[in-house]
Amino acid sequence: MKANNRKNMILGAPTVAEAYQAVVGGTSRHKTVIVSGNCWVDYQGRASSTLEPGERIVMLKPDGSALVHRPTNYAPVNWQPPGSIFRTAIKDDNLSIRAFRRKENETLEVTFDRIIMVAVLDLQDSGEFYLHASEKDMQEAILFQPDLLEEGFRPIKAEKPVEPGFIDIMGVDNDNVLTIVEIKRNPATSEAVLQLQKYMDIFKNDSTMRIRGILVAPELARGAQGLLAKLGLEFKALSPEVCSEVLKRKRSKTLNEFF
Amino acid sequence: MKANNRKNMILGAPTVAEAYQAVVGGTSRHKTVIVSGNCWVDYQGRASSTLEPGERIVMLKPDGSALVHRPTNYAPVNWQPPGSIFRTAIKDDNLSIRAFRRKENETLEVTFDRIIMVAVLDLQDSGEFYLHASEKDMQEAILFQPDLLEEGFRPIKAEKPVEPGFIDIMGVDNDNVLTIVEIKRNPATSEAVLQLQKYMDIFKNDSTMRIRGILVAPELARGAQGLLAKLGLEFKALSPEVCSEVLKRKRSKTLNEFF
DNA sequence: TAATAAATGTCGTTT
DNA sequence: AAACGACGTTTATTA
Repeated sequence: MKANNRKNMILGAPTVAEAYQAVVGGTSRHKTVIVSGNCWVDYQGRASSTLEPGERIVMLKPDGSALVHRPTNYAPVNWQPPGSIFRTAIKDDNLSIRAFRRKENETLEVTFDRIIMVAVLDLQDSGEFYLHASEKDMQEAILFQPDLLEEGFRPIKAEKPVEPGFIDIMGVDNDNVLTIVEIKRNPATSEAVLQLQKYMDIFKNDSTMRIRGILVAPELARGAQGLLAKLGLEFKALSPEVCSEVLKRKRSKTLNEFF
Repeated sequence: MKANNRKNMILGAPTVAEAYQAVVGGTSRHKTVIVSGNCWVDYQGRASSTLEPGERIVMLKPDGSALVHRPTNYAPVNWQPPGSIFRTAIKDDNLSIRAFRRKENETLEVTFDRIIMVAVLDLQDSGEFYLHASEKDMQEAILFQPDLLEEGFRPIKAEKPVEPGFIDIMGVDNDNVLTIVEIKRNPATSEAVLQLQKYMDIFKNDSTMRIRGILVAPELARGAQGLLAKLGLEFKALSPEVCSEVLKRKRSKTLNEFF
């Protein structure tokens, strides 16, 4: 069974030879190739793995990424990030597809002994992707409406570059005490607490003045509470959703000011 | 174009109505469904996103996971983890597929106005997956051949349960000094150093005897070196690959002993 | 190139 | 159900 138009080709239950032709033709012309069938998988690289025979879906993309999907789970069981080189061959009457990354010296090999389907697709995709309510959005929301953090807070600098990275927001509280703000869009772990502490250390080494550190996140992970308390830091609950709402208002306000 | 055997169905360039039938039939019978075509995507949940029209591949799995893949990148542009409920409908002559997770209140909606291909696959996959040279393997290797850590080291206990977790290996060195070993299969970060320190604290609180803490990993992340030194801990470089080799020997030795 | 932080992280395991 | 840690994390960003 075969469907050929200018762009796409779909084969149902092809022979190994037919599948080989389609896969080689597809990958060499930088198309997206889907192969489904009975296969086994070997991976050698940062770790190594073997996957015993079973029916799966393999996706080969024009940018050199490869995915092996089982019929369960969001995550692929094996994969290769973009930049891989594909080598397709017939070995012992089986279809072998290898994806190799030279720099990392990583190899993924999938071998099919029975093929359910091959699709070679010439996908045209230039649509924009927009993700809302990110950590940056939370920062923008606090800068726009500082009392989201606390009454009387005044931001001084955002994204301040310091030795180990960037301070999300630096400002002063109602009593003019220097305040360091670290923002997380997910429940804050002890790792986040340590990150804030690193920024605190910079100023503690420099002077003896009082300084506050506030961790902003939708919630504080239980394991992080002890560390936060021990280090004398503070926590302010703030959800990305609330920030998203504030930003909506900001944008409409900006529009109103414009007219 | 249509291919029907008992298990699988593949449609090339179907109408919206044909695709609708295939997708509903496939998801309701817990098969794996692949749909490719021109579509746009909306996501609302922990964050929210929109993806403008373009040609992509959508995969719906029997366990309720959903993936939207563009022709680039390893990661899907939109997705839903396992446990989603699929609702397929024809809306304004377009094919709408929604994946909804009740608990997280997350919705993913993909709308197709042109369909390149639909595949409904009944995949049988019970093959075992083995990941080798894991952290556990490294532990096993050190237990089998303790001088991988250092000459004269003698393990006493592995996986010792303590307050915050498990001590990978506890033992004594050549001078009978208690030694705590923390193993990482990846370059050890400051987080790993802190984890080891937590275990050290348990014994330091209990007594005043000398005690050593050794972090075992293929390498030590630059940012972790300072912390390690400051806390008086030690580092021993050991790669998973070497451990893998040792385990191979162990297994062949075990076989030899058996015969 | 290396390091650092973010992610709709996902996934397993344990409490 | 919540939380904790690992992951072949991947990805973007910045020094």
